[in-house]
Amino acid sequence: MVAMQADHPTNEINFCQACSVRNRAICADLDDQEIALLNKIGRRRRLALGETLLWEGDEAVFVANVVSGVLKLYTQTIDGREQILGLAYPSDFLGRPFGEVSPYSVEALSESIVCVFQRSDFERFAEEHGRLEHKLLERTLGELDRTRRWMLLLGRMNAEERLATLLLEIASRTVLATCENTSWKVPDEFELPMSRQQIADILGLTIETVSRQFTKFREEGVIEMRGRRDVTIRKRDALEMLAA
Amino acid sequence: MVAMQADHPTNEINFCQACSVRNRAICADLDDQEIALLNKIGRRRRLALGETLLWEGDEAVFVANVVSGVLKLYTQTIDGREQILGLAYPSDFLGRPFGEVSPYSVEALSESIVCVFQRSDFERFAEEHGRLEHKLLERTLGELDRTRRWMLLLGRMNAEERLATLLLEIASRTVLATCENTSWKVPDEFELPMSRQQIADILGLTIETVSRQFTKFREEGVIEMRGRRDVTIRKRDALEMLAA
DNA sequence: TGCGAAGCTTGAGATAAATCAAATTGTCTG
DNA sequence: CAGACAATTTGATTTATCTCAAGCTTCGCA
Repeated sequence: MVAMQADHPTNEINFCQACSVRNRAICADLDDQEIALLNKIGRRRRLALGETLLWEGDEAVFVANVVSGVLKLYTQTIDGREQILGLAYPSDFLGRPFGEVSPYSVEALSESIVCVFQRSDFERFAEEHGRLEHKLLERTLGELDRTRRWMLLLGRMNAEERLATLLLEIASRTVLATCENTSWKVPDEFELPMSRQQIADILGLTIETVSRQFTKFREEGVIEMRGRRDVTIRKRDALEMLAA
Repeated sequence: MVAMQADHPTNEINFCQACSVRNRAICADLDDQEIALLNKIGRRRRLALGETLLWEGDEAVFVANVVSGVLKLYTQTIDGREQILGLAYPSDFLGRPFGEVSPYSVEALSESIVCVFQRSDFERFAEEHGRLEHKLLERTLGELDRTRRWMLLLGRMNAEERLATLLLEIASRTVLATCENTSWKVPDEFELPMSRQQIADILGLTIETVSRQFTKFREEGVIEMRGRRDVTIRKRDALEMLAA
Protein backbone atom coordinates (compact mmCIF):
# COMPACT_ATOMS: atom_id res chain seq x y z
CA MET A 1 0.00 0.00 0.00
CA VAL A 2 2.74 2.41 0.97
CA ALA A 3 4.79 1.34 -2.03
CA MET A 4 1.85 1.87 -4.34
CA GLN A 5 1.34 5.37 -3.02
CA ALA A 6 4.99 6.14 -3.61
CA ASP A 7 4.61 5.08 -7.23
CA HIS A 8 1.31 6.81 -7.75
CA PRO A 9 0.66 9.31 -5.00
CA THR A 10 -2.91 10.47 -5.41
CA ASN A 11 -1.90 14.11 -5.86
CA GLU A 12 0.41 13.26 -8.72
CA ILE A 13 -1.80 11.28 -11.06
CA ASN A 14 -0.64 11.94 -14.61
CA PHE A 15 -3.77 13.46 -16.07
CA CYS A 16 -1.99 14.14 -19.33
CA GLN A 17 -1.68 10.45 -20.18
CA ALA A 18 -5.41 10.04 -20.59
CA CYS A 19 -6.07 13.61 -21.72
CA SER A 20 -8.53 13.82 -24.58
CA VAL A 21 -6.82 16.85 -26.11
CA ARG A 22 -3.30 15.55 -25.57
CA ASN A 23 -2.56 15.32 -29.30
CA ARG A 24 -4.16 18.57 -30.36
CA ALA A 25 -3.27 21.04 -27.60
CA ILE A 26 0.08 22.84 -27.38
CA CYS A 27 1.47 19.94 -25.36
CA ALA A 28 1.23 17.66 -28.41
CA ASP A 29 4.93 17.58 -29.33
CA LEU A 30 6.30 16.99 -25.85
CA ASP A 31 7.98 13.71 -24.91
CA ASP A 32 6.98 11.59 -21.90
CA GLN A 33 9.47 13.21 -19.59
CA GLU A 34 8.36 16.71 -20.50
CA ILE A 35 4.73 15.71 -20.12
CA ALA A 36 5.48 14.39 -16.66
CA LEU A 37 7.03 17.73 -15.73
CA LEU A 38 4.16 19.70 -17.18
CA ASN A 39 1.73 17.44 -15.40
CA LYS A 40 3.35 18.41 -12.09
CA ILE A 41 2.85 22.12 -12.50
CA GLY A 42 -0.68 21.91 -13.91
CA ARG A 43 -3.95 20.91 -12.36
CA ARG A 44 -7.40 20.15 -13.64
CA ARG A 45 -10.26 22.43 -12.81
CA ARG A 46 -13.96 22.01 -13.43
CA LEU A 47 -15.95 25.13 -14.30
CA ALA A 48 -19.71 25.35 -13.93
CA LEU A 49 -21.79 27.03 -16.62
CA GLY A 50 -21.40 30.78 -16.19
CA GLU A 51 -18.33 30.49 -13.98
CA THR A 52 -15.50 32.96 -14.66
CA LEU A 53 -11.91 31.82 -15.04
CA LEU A 54 -10.24 35.19 -15.73
CA TRP A 55 -11.30 38.79 -15.19
CA GLU A 56 -10.35 41.57 -17.60
CA GLY A 57 -7.88 43.94 -15.96
CA ASP A 58 -6.93 41.54 -13.18
CA GLU A 59 -3.39 40.35 -12.75
CA ALA A 60 -2.84 37.54 -15.25
CA VAL A 61 -2.18 34.65 -12.85
CA PHE A 62 -3.36 31.66 -14.86
CA VAL A 63 -3.00 30.21 -18.28
CA ALA A 64 -4.96 27.13 -19.29
CA ASN A 65 -5.81 24.56 -21.91
CA VAL A 66 -9.43 23.74 -22.57
CA VAL A 67 -10.06 20.02 -22.09
CA SER A 68 -13.83 20.02 -22.58
CA GLY A 69 -16.65 22.54 -22.88
CA VAL A 70 -16.84 25.92 -24.57
CA LEU A 71 -15.81 29.27 -23.08
CA LYS A 72 -16.16 32.86 -24.18
CA LEU A 73 -13.48 35.57 -24.15
CA TYR A 74 -15.06 38.98 -23.80
CA THR A 75 -14.53 42.63 -23.03
CA GLN A 76 -16.86 45.47 -22.04
CA THR A 77 -17.14 49.23 -22.32
CA ILE A 78 -17.47 51.15 -19.04
CA ASP A 79 -21.21 51.55 -19.66
CA GLY A 80 -21.69 47.80 -19.99
CA ARG A 81 -21.77 47.12 -23.72
CA GLU A 82 -20.21 43.70 -24.25
CA GLN A 83 -18.24 42.29 -27.15
CA ILE A 84 -17.28 38.63 -27.29
CA LEU A 85 -13.73 38.37 -28.64
CA GLY A 86 -13.66 34.68 -29.31
CA LEU A 87 -14.75 31.21 -28.27
CA ALA A 88 -12.45 28.62 -26.78
CA TYR A 89 -13.06 24.98 -27.65
CA PRO A 90 -11.28 21.82 -26.44
CA SER A 91 -7.52 21.98 -27.10
CA ASP A 92 -7.56 25.80 -27.28
CA PHE A 93 -5.20 27.81 -25.12
CA LEU A 94 -6.41 30.50 -22.72
CA GLY A 95 -4.71 33.34 -20.92
CA ARG A 96 -1.96 35.87 -21.52
CA PRO A 97 1.56 34.51 -21.10
CA PHE A 98 4.29 37.15 -20.80
CA GLY A 99 1.77 39.84 -19.87
CA GLU A 100 0.93 41.45 -16.56
CA VAL A 101 -2.84 41.84 -16.79
CA SER A 102 -5.53 39.81 -18.46
CA PRO A 103 -6.76 41.78 -21.48
CA TYR A 104 -10.16 40.06 -21.40
CA SER A 105 -12.49 38.02 -19.21
CA VAL A 106 -13.14 34.32 -19.71
CA GLU A 107 -16.41 32.66 -18.75
CA ALA A 108 -17.67 29.11 -19.28
CA LEU A 109 -20.58 28.84 -21.74
CA SER A 110 -21.09 25.23 -20.70
CA GLU A 111 -19.78 23.05 -17.93
CA SER A 112 -16.09 22.82 -18.79
CA ILE A 113 -12.84 21.24 -17.75
CA VAL A 114 -9.61 23.19 -18.10
CA CYS A 115 -6.02 22.33 -17.38
CA VAL A 116 -4.69 25.30 -15.41
CA PHE A 117 -1.12 26.51 -14.83
CA GLN A 118 0.29 29.36 -12.78
CA ARG A 119 1.46 31.78 -15.41
CA SER A 120 4.93 31.99 -13.85
CA ASP A 121 5.30 28.18 -13.81
CA PHE A 122 4.14 27.96 -17.39
CA GLU A 123 6.47 30.69 -18.59
CA ARG A 124 9.45 29.06 -16.94
CA PHE A 125 8.56 25.74 -18.54
CA ALA A 126 8.02 27.36 -21.94
CA GLU A 127 11.36 29.12 -21.94
CA GLU A 128 13.10 25.83 -21.21
CA HIS A 129 11.15 23.82 -23.76
CA GLY A 130 11.29 25.36 -27.20
CA ARG A 131 8.84 22.92 -28.69
CA LEU A 132 6.08 24.06 -26.38
CA GLU A 133 6.84 27.69 -27.13
CA HIS A 134 6.80 26.88 -30.83
CA LYS A 135 3.39 25.23 -30.55
CA LEU A 136 2.11 28.21 -28.63
CA LEU A 137 3.43 30.52 -31.33
CA GLU A 138 1.70 28.56 -34.08
CA ARG A 139 -1.54 28.55 -32.13
CA THR A 140 -1.30 32.28 -31.41
CA LEU A 141 -0.65 33.07 -35.08
CA GLY A 142 -3.69 30.99 -36.02
CA GLU A 143 -5.82 32.73 -33.44
CA LEU A 144 -4.66 36.11 -34.76
CA ASP A 145 -5.73 35.10 -38.29
CA ARG A 146 -9.11 33.97 -37.02
CA THR A 147 -9.58 37.18 -35.02
CA ARG A 148 -8.68 39.33 -38.00
CA ARG A 149 -11.18 37.50 -40.19
CA TRP A 150 -13.80 38.38 -37.59
CA MET A 151 -12.93 42.05 -38.02
CA LEU A 152 -14.23 41.91 -41.59
CA LEU A 153 -17.50 40.56 -40.22
CA LEU A 154 -17.80 43.26 -37.55
CA GLY A 155 -16.71 46.11 -39.78
CA ARG A 156 -18.27 45.33 -43.12
CA MET A 157 -21.00 42.66 -43.00
CA ASN A 158 -24.74 43.04 -42.51
CA ALA A 159 -26.80 41.07 -40.00
CA GLU A 160 -27.68 38.29 -42.46
CA GLU A 161 -24.05 37.74 -43.48
CA ARG A 162 -22.91 37.84 -39.87
CA LEU A 163 -25.27 35.11 -38.69
CA ALA A 164 -24.54 32.94 -41.73
CA THR A 165 -20.82 33.20 -40.99
CA LEU A 166 -21.32 32.33 -37.32
CA LEU A 167 -23.48 29.28 -38.03
CA LEU A 168 -20.89 27.86 -40.41
CA GLU A 169 -18.09 28.63 -37.97
CA ILE A 170 -19.84 26.90 -35.08
CA ALA A 171 -20.66 23.90 -37.26
CA SER A 172 -17.02 23.46 -38.25
CA ARG A 173 -15.62 24.11 -34.79
CA THR A 174 -18.06 21.67 -33.24
CA VAL A 175 -16.71 18.75 -35.27
CA LEU A 176 -13.11 19.56 -34.74
CA ALA A 177 -13.79 19.73 -31.04
CA THR A 178 -15.78 16.48 -30.80
CA CYS A 179 -13.18 14.64 -32.72
CA GLU A 180 -14.39 11.07 -32.14
CA ASN A 181 -15.99 11.86 -35.49
CA THR A 182 -13.34 10.06 -37.51
CA SER A 183 -15.14 10.72 -40.78
CA TRP A 184 -13.87 14.30 -40.40
CA LYS A 185 -16.92 15.73 -42.11
CA VAL A 186 -18.49 18.98 -40.97
CA PRO A 187 -21.95 18.10 -39.65
CA ASP A 188 -25.05 20.03 -40.55
CA GLU A 189 -26.61 19.39 -37.18
CA PHE A 190 -25.24 20.94 -34.03
CA GLU A 191 -26.13 22.65 -30.79
CA LEU A 192 -25.52 26.34 -30.26
CA PRO A 193 -23.38 26.63 -27.14
CA MET A 194 -24.75 30.09 -26.30
CA SER A 195 -27.86 32.19 -25.81
CA ARG A 196 -29.30 34.68 -28.29
CA GLN A 197 -27.83 37.54 -26.28
CA GLN A 198 -24.40 35.94 -26.46
CA ILE A 199 -24.77 35.48 -30.21
CA ALA A 200 -25.60 39.18 -30.41
CA ASP A 201 -22.45 39.95 -28.40
CA ILE A 202 -20.36 37.87 -30.79
CA LEU A 203 -21.83 39.48 -33.91
CA GLY A 204 -21.98 43.07 -32.67
CA LEU A 205 -25.78 43.17 -33.02
CA THR A 206 -28.77 43.35 -30.69
CA ILE A 207 -30.66 40.31 -29.52
CA GLU A 208 -33.74 41.39 -31.50
CA THR A 209 -31.85 41.63 -34.78
CA VAL A 210 -30.35 38.19 -34.19
CA SER A 211 -33.76 36.73 -33.41
CA ARG A 212 -35.31 38.21 -36.54
CA GLN A 213 -32.48 36.81 -38.62
CA PHE A 214 -32.99 33.32 -37.19
CA THR A 215 -36.68 33.59 -38.06
CA LYS A 216 -35.82 34.67 -41.59
CA PHE A 217 -33.42 31.74 -42.12
CA ARG A 218 -36.08 29.37 -40.76
CA GLU A 219 -38.78 30.81 -43.02
CA GLU A 220 -36.48 30.56 -46.02
CA GLY A 221 -35.72 26.92 -45.22
CA VAL A 222 -32.03 27.66 -44.86
CA ILE A 223 -31.98 26.18 -41.38
CA GLU A 224 -34.33 24.11 -39.25
CA MET A 225 -34.51 24.28 -35.48
CA ARG A 226 -35.71 21.95 -32.74
CA GLY A 227 -35.91 23.98 -29.57
CA ARG A 228 -33.85 27.11 -29.19
CA ARG A 229 -30.40 25.69 -29.59
CA ASP A 230 -30.58 22.71 -31.94
CA VAL A 231 -29.78 23.83 -35.46
CA THR A 232 -29.82 21.83 -38.68
CA ILE A 233 -28.39 23.45 -41.78
CA ARG A 234 -30.67 22.66 -44.75
CA LYS A 235 -29.13 24.91 -47.38
CA ARG A 236 -25.41 25.08 -46.73
CA ASP A 237 -24.85 26.71 -50.14
CA ALA A 238 -27.04 29.63 -49.18
CA LEU A 239 -25.10 30.20 -45.96
CA GLU A 240 -21.75 29.85 -47.72
CA MET A 241 -22.82 32.35 -50.35
CA LEU A 242 -23.64 34.89 -47.66
CA ALA A 243 -20.55 34.23 -45.56
CA ALA A 244 -18.09 34.48 -48.45
CA MET B 1 41.02 46.25 -54.05
CA VAL B 2 40.45 42.53 -54.22
CA ALA B 3 41.25 42.21 -50.52
CA MET B 4 38.80 44.97 -49.64
CA GLN B 5 36.05 43.28 -51.54
CA ALA B 6 36.74 40.05 -49.69
CA ASP B 7 36.35 41.87 -46.36
CA HIS B 8 33.28 43.87 -47.33
CA PRO B 9 31.72 42.46 -50.46
CA THR B 10 29.13 44.97 -51.54
CA ASN B 11 26.34 42.39 -51.40
CA GLU B 12 27.03 41.55 -47.79
CA ILE B 13 26.89 44.90 -46.06
CA ASN B 14 25.55 44.38 -42.57
CA PHE B 15 22.44 46.52 -42.66
CA CYS B 16 21.43 45.38 -39.20
CA GLN B 17 24.33 47.18 -37.54
CA ALA B 18 22.96 50.59 -38.44
CA CYS B 19 19.31 49.56 -38.37
CA SER B 20 17.08 52.14 -36.73
CA VAL B 21 14.70 49.50 -35.37
CA ARG B 22 17.44 47.12 -34.29
CA ASN B 23 16.59 47.41 -30.59
CA ARG B 24 12.84 47.32 -30.90
CA ALA B 25 12.16 44.69 -33.59
CA ILE B 26 12.13 40.96 -32.96
CA CYS B 27 15.86 40.84 -33.68
CA ALA B 28 16.56 42.86 -30.52
CA ASP B 29 17.83 40.03 -28.31
CA LEU B 30 20.16 38.44 -30.84
CA ASP B 31 23.94 38.50 -30.39
CA ASP B 32 26.38 39.77 -33.04
CA GLN B 33 26.90 36.37 -34.58
CA GLU B 34 23.18 35.72 -34.89
CA ILE B 35 22.64 39.17 -36.36
CA ALA B 36 25.30 38.47 -38.94
CA LEU B 37 23.51 35.27 -39.93
CA LEU B 38 20.13 36.98 -40.08
CA ASN B 39 21.65 39.77 -42.11
CA LYS B 40 22.71 37.23 -44.71
CA ILE B 41 19.25 35.83 -45.31
CA GLY B 42 17.44 39.18 -45.27
CA ARG B 43 17.47 42.09 -47.65
CA ARG B 44 16.21 45.65 -47.60
CA ARG B 45 13.41 46.67 -49.88
CA ARG B 46 11.98 50.08 -50.56
CA LEU B 47 8.24 50.35 -51.15
CA ALA B 48 6.61 53.29 -52.89
CA LEU B 49 3.36 54.76 -51.56
CA GLY B 50 0.57 52.41 -52.59
CA GLU B 51 2.89 49.52 -53.42
CA THR B 52 1.78 46.06 -52.32
CA LEU B 53 4.09 43.72 -50.43
CA LEU B 54 1.75 40.76 -49.90
CA TRP B 55 -1.52 39.67 -51.53
CA GLU B 56 -4.30 37.98 -49.59
CA GLY B 57 -4.65 34.37 -50.70
CA ASP B 58 -1.24 34.20 -52.36
CA GLU B 59 1.38 31.78 -51.22
CA ALA B 60 3.06 33.29 -48.14
CA VAL B 61 6.60 33.70 -49.47
CA PHE B 62 7.87 36.65 -47.45
CA VAL B 63 7.99 37.83 -43.91
CA ALA B 64 9.38 41.23 -43.04
CA ASN B 65 10.22 43.82 -40.43
CA VAL B 66 9.14 47.39 -40.98
CA VAL B 67 12.14 49.71 -40.86
CA SER B 68 10.41 52.95 -41.77
CA GLY B 69 7.03 54.08 -43.05
CA VAL B 70 3.50 52.89 -42.30
CA LEU B 71 1.69 50.00 -43.99
CA LYS B 72 -1.85 48.69 -43.89
CA LEU B 73 -2.97 45.08 -43.51
CA TYR B 74 -6.34 44.58 -45.13
CA THR B 75 -8.88 42.11 -46.41
CA GLN B 76 -11.87 42.37 -48.74
CA THR B 77 -15.21 40.74 -49.40
CA ILE B 78 -15.78 39.35 -52.90
CA ASP B 79 -17.88 42.39 -53.77
CA GLY B 80 -15.07 44.76 -52.84
CA ARG B 81 -15.91 45.99 -49.36
CA GLU B 82 -12.60 46.54 -47.58
CA GLN B 83 -11.65 46.24 -43.93
CA ILE B 84 -8.25 47.34 -42.69
CA LEU B 85 -7.04 44.80 -40.13
CA GLY B 86 -4.18 46.78 -38.71
CA LEU B 87 -1.37 49.24 -39.30
CA ALA B 88 2.29 48.30 -39.28
CA TYR B 89 4.76 50.86 -37.95
CA PRO B 90 8.57 50.73 -37.75
CA SER B 91 9.78 47.66 -35.81
CA ASP B 92 6.52 45.78 -36.46
CA PHE B 93 6.61 42.34 -37.98
CA LEU B 94 4.72 41.45 -41.17
CA GLY B 95 3.69 38.20 -42.77
CA ARG B 96 2.55 34.75 -41.77
CA PRO B 97 5.30 32.43 -40.60
CA PHE B 98 4.36 28.74 -40.44
CA GLY B 99 1.40 29.27 -42.77
CA GLU B 100 0.91 28.43 -46.42
CA VAL B 101 -1.07 31.42 -47.66
CA SER B 102 -1.11 35.06 -46.69
CA PRO B 103 -4.35 35.72 -44.81
CA TYR B 104 -4.31 39.41 -45.76
CA SER B 105 -2.80 41.93 -48.15
CA VAL B 106 -0.18 44.47 -47.16
CA GLU B 107 0.18 47.84 -48.86
CA ALA B 108 2.41 50.81 -48.07
CA LEU B 109 0.53 53.90 -46.85
CA SER B 110 3.70 55.94 -47.22
CA GLU B 111 7.06 55.37 -48.80
CA SER B 112 8.48 52.61 -46.62
CA ILE B 113 11.54 50.48 -46.05
CA VAL B 114 11.15 46.87 -44.98
CA CYS B 115 13.63 44.16 -44.15
CA VAL B 116 12.41 41.11 -46.06
CA PHE B 117 13.09 37.39 -45.57
CA GLN B 118 12.06 34.33 -47.53
CA ARG B 119 9.58 32.68 -45.23
CA SER B 120 11.43 29.35 -45.42
CA ASP B 121 14.76 30.99 -44.50
CA PHE B 122 13.16 32.84 -41.64
CA GLU B 123 11.44 29.74 -40.29
CA ARG B 124 14.64 27.74 -40.35
CA PHE B 125 16.46 30.53 -38.53
CA ALA B 126 13.66 30.86 -35.98
CA GLU B 127 13.58 27.19 -35.14
CA GLU B 128 17.30 27.25 -34.47
CA HIS B 129 17.24 30.46 -32.44
CA GLY B 130 14.78 30.29 -29.61
CA ARG B 131 15.24 33.90 -28.60
CA LEU B 132 13.99 35.12 -31.95
CA GLU B 133 11.02 32.80 -31.76
CA HIS B 134 10.34 34.03 -28.25
CA LYS B 135 10.39 37.66 -29.38
CA LEU B 136 8.05 36.80 -32.22
CA LEU B 137 5.71 35.09 -29.78
CA GLU B 138 5.63 38.12 -27.49
CA ARG B 139 4.98 40.40 -30.43
CA THR B 140 2.24 38.15 -31.79
CA LEU B 141 0.54 37.98 -28.40
CA GLY B 142 0.65 41.77 -28.21
CA GLU B 143 -0.77 42.11 -31.69
CA LEU B 144 -3.57 39.69 -30.79
CA ASP B 145 -4.45 41.84 -27.77
CA ARG B 146 -4.47 44.98 -29.88
CA THR B 147 -6.61 43.30 -32.56
CA ARG B 148 -9.10 42.07 -29.99
CA ARG B 149 -9.41 45.56 -28.53
CA TRP B 150 -10.29 46.76 -32.02
CA MET B 151 -13.16 44.24 -32.10
CA LEU B 152 -14.86 46.15 -29.30
CA LEU B 153 -14.62 49.28 -31.44
CA LEU B 154 -16.03 47.58 -34.54
CA GLY B 155 -18.75 45.69 -32.72
CA ARG B 156 -19.97 48.11 -30.11
CA MET B 157 -18.84 51.72 -30.62
CA ASN B 158 -20.54 54.54 -32.51
CA ALA B 159 -18.86 56.73 -35.11
CA GLU B 160 -17.80 59.40 -32.62
CA GLU B 161 -16.20 56.88 -30.27
CA ARG B 162 -14.48 55.11 -33.15
CA LEU B 163 -12.78 58.21 -34.51
CA ALA B 164 -11.76 59.37 -31.02
CA THR B 165 -10.14 55.98 -30.40
CA LEU B 166 -8.31 56.06 -33.72
CA LEU B 167 -6.94 59.57 -33.22
CA LEU B 168 -5.51 58.64 -29.83
CA GLU B 169 -4.11 55.39 -31.20
CA ILE B 170 -2.36 57.11 -34.09
CA ALA B 171 -0.98 59.80 -31.78
CA SER B 172 0.54 57.22 -29.46
CA ARG B 173 1.85 54.98 -32.22
CA THR B 174 3.40 57.94 -34.00
CA VAL B 175 5.68 58.73 -31.06
CA LEU B 176 6.72 55.21 -30.41
CA ALA B 177 7.63 54.90 -34.05
CA THR B 178 9.58 58.17 -34.32
CA CYS B 179 11.51 57.37 -31.24
CA GLU B 180 14.16 60.12 -31.44
CA ASN B 181 11.64 61.75 -29.14
CA THR B 182 13.51 60.88 -25.97
CA SER B 183 11.04 62.71 -23.77
CA TRP B 184 8.75 59.74 -24.40
CA LYS B 185 5.64 61.87 -24.26
CA VAL B 186 2.68 61.26 -26.55
CA PRO B 187 2.46 64.32 -28.84
CA ASP B 188 -0.76 66.14 -29.54
CA GLU B 189 0.31 67.04 -33.04
CA PHE B 190 0.73 64.44 -35.74
CA GLU B 191 0.10 63.62 -39.36
CA LEU B 192 -2.52 61.10 -40.40
CA PRO B 193 -0.75 58.51 -42.52
CA MET B 194 -3.91 57.71 -44.52
CA SER B 195 -6.80 59.16 -46.52
CA ARG B 196 -10.38 59.58 -45.29
CA GLN B 197 -11.42 56.48 -47.19
CA GLN B 198 -8.70 54.48 -45.47
CA ILE B 199 -9.82 55.82 -42.10
CA ALA B 200 -13.31 54.66 -42.99
CA ASP B 201 -11.91 51.21 -43.83
CA ILE B 202 -10.17 51.04 -40.47
CA LEU B 203 -13.25 52.11 -38.52
CA GLY B 204 -15.85 50.13 -40.44
CA LEU B 205 -17.66 53.32 -41.53
CA THR B 206 -18.22 55.24 -44.77
CA ILE B 207 -16.07 58.14 -45.87
CA GLU B 208 -18.98 60.55 -45.41
CA THR B 209 -19.55 59.54 -41.81
CA VAL B 210 -15.85 59.92 -41.08
CA SER B 211 -15.77 63.35 -42.70
CA ARG B 212 -18.79 64.56 -40.73
CA GLN B 213 -17.18 63.34 -37.53
CA PHE B 214 -13.98 65.26 -38.27
CA THR B 215 -16.05 68.37 -38.87
CA LYS B 216 -17.86 67.84 -35.57
CA PHE B 217 -14.61 67.46 -33.62
CA ARG B 218 -13.26 70.58 -35.31
CA GLU B 219 -16.40 72.60 -34.53
CA GLU B 220 -16.30 71.43 -30.92
CA GLY B 221 -12.65 72.49 -30.63
CA VAL B 222 -11.59 68.96 -29.77
CA ILE B 223 -9.10 68.94 -32.61
CA GLU B 224 -7.59 71.50 -34.94
CA MET B 225 -6.46 70.78 -38.48
CA ARG B 226 -4.03 72.39 -40.90
CA GLY B 227 -4.69 70.86 -44.30
CA ARG B 228 -6.30 67.46 -44.54
CA ARG B 229 -3.81 65.37 -42.65
CA ASP B 230 -2.25 67.53 -39.94
CA VAL B 231 -4.09 67.05 -36.69
CA THR B 232 -3.60 68.79 -33.36
CA ILE B 233 -5.46 67.44 -30.37
CA ARG B 234 -6.84 70.36 -28.33
CA LYS B 235 -9.02 68.49 -25.85
CA ARG B 236 -7.36 65.17 -25.14
CA ASP B 237 -9.69 64.60 -22.18
CA ALA B 238 -12.70 64.72 -24.45
CA LEU B 239 -11.23 62.12 -26.80
CA GLU B 240 -10.17 59.89 -23.93
CA MET B 241 -13.64 60.08 -22.45
CA LEU B 242 -15.13 58.89 -25.73
CA ALA B 243 -12.55 56.20 -26.37
CA ALA B 244 -12.78 54.63 -22.91
C1' DT C 1 -47.82 18.34 -14.57
C1' DG C 2 -48.38 22.81 -14.18
C1' DC C 3 -46.32 27.25 -12.40
C1' DG C 4 -43.13 30.93 -12.91
C1' DA C 5 -39.46 33.18 -14.73
C1' DA C 6 -36.02 33.72 -17.96
C1' DG C 7 -35.22 33.70 -22.65
C1' DC C 8 -36.91 34.53 -27.05
C1' DT C 9 -39.86 36.48 -30.68
C1' DT C 10 -42.59 39.94 -32.78
C1' DG C 11 -44.29 44.60 -33.71
C1' DA C 12 -44.04 49.64 -34.11
C1' DG C 13 -41.42 53.58 -34.12
C1' DA C 14 -36.95 56.08 -33.71
C1' DT C 15 -32.28 56.85 -35.22
C1' DA C 16 -27.47 56.48 -36.56
C1' DA C 17 -25.23 55.67 -40.39
C1' DA C 18 -25.51 54.60 -45.37
C1' DT C 19 -26.51 56.17 -49.81
C1' DC C 20 -26.94 59.33 -53.48
C1' DA C 21 -25.86 63.78 -55.23
C1' DA C 22 -23.63 68.14 -55.49
C1' DA C 23 -20.46 71.66 -54.01
C1' DT C 24 -16.01 72.76 -52.31
C1' DT C 25 -11.17 72.40 -51.37
C1' DG C 26 -6.59 70.98 -52.06
C1' DT C 27 -2.93 69.35 -54.95
C1' DC C 28 -0.38 68.37 -58.90
C1' DT C 29 0.93 69.27 -63.60
C1' DG C 30 2.11 71.57 -67.51
C1' DC D 1 -0.11 80.16 -61.95
C1' DA D 2 -4.17 78.32 -64.29
C1' DG D 3 -6.65 74.36 -65.05
C1' DA D 4 -8.01 69.85 -63.96
C1' DC D 5 -8.55 66.18 -61.22
C1' DA D 6 -8.92 63.78 -57.01
C1' DA D 7 -10.18 64.05 -52.35
C1' DT D 8 -13.11 65.83 -49.11
C1' DT D 9 -17.11 68.07 -47.31
C1' DT D 10 -21.88 69.07 -47.10
C1' DG D 11 -26.80 68.28 -47.95
C1' DA D 12 -31.02 65.50 -48.59
C1' DT D 13 -32.98 61.15 -48.33
C1' DT D 14 -33.21 56.20 -47.40
C1' DT D 15 -32.53 52.18 -44.76
C1' DA D 16 -30.70 48.70 -41.66
C1' DT D 17 -30.48 48.21 -37.20
C1' DC D 18 -31.68 49.74 -32.61
C1' DT D 19 -34.95 50.74 -29.05
C1' DC D 20 -38.95 50.19 -26.52
C1' DA D 21 -42.84 47.44 -25.52
C1' DA D 22 -45.65 43.47 -25.48
C1' DG D 23 -46.62 38.70 -26.05
C1' DC D 24 -45.12 34.05 -26.42
C1' DT D 25 -42.09 29.64 -25.53
C1' DT D 26 -39.30 26.79 -23.17
C1' DC D 27 -37.51 24.72 -19.31
C1' DG D 28 -36.40 23.90 -14.64
C1' DC D 29 -38.54 22.95 -10.54
C1' DA D 30 -41.96 22.36 -7.02
